[in-house]
Amino acid sequence: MYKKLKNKIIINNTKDFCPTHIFECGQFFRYKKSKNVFEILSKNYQAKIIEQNDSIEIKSDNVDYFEEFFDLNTNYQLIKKSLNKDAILKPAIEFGYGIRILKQDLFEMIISFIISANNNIKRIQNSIEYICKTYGTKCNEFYAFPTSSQLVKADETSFKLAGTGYRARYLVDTISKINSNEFDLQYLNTLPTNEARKYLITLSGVGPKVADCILLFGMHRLDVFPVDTWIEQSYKSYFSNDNISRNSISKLLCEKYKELAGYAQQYLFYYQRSFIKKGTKDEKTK
DNA sequence: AGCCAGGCCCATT
DNA sequence: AATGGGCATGGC
Repeated sequence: MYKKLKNKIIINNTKDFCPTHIFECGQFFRYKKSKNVFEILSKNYQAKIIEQNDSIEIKSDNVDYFEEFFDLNTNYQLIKKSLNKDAILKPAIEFGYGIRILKQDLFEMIISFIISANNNIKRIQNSIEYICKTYGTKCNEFYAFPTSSQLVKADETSFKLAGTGYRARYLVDTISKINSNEFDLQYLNTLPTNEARKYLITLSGVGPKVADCILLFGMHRLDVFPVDTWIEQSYKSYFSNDNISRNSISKLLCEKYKELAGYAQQYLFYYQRSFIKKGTKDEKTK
């Protein structure tokens, strides 16, 4: 459980909330870590997450936003208990026990995950930070994520300066569609997951995987299973099936994990990526 | 130095 | 519907 005060939230149950797991499992890009403090930015809000001995403090002027952002009223014990029955997920959950799926801003997720395609996380973070500093509203010590009307002023050259490479023209096209309301975010929110997925894919730079990330992180639709290179590697290492497509993997695992698919995917992604980072690919046994 | 990254677009089949 | 080549550019 947690305690909500005027300018901070105190979390005592640290086995369902680990800042490192939450921010480094690939769902979130705007954070900086120093010692035991994460400084995080979402939309036009800021918070500092402070790890103490047996508790965690979320300091912010907008505690209501971050209470929702961290999805503090969802019981992760139940989710993990259910997913732990799966032999493949068990070690992944043990490793990333403190992961939570954040409730992030939809427009911010669309832009961020268009940038993410065939890219690495460091470079994605740098591009997003540049875009915020160049086009976002300055709020004291930080820059907000720009709105669509702020970003519509950026052209292809500007996005290349941000380091987004060939995705620059996708961004220009998609931002224009959203800002003109030719693509309707409100309507998107009313659609069931499969319909919303199809609609998202009509956006330039949005394919099946990016759409799934937008659904999962920007719309909190948990019945999706984004398959990227890491998940593909993971799947093939377990099932040694080299000729299966990413779409088929996604379909299969959605059917397997159903309404918990999004959670399952995050545990697996974080687990798989941890091996490569340490260069201990072969440590994983079966 | 050279391969790879939270894949997508587009042309073929 | 499924497959494959091309793609910008920084990280490691």
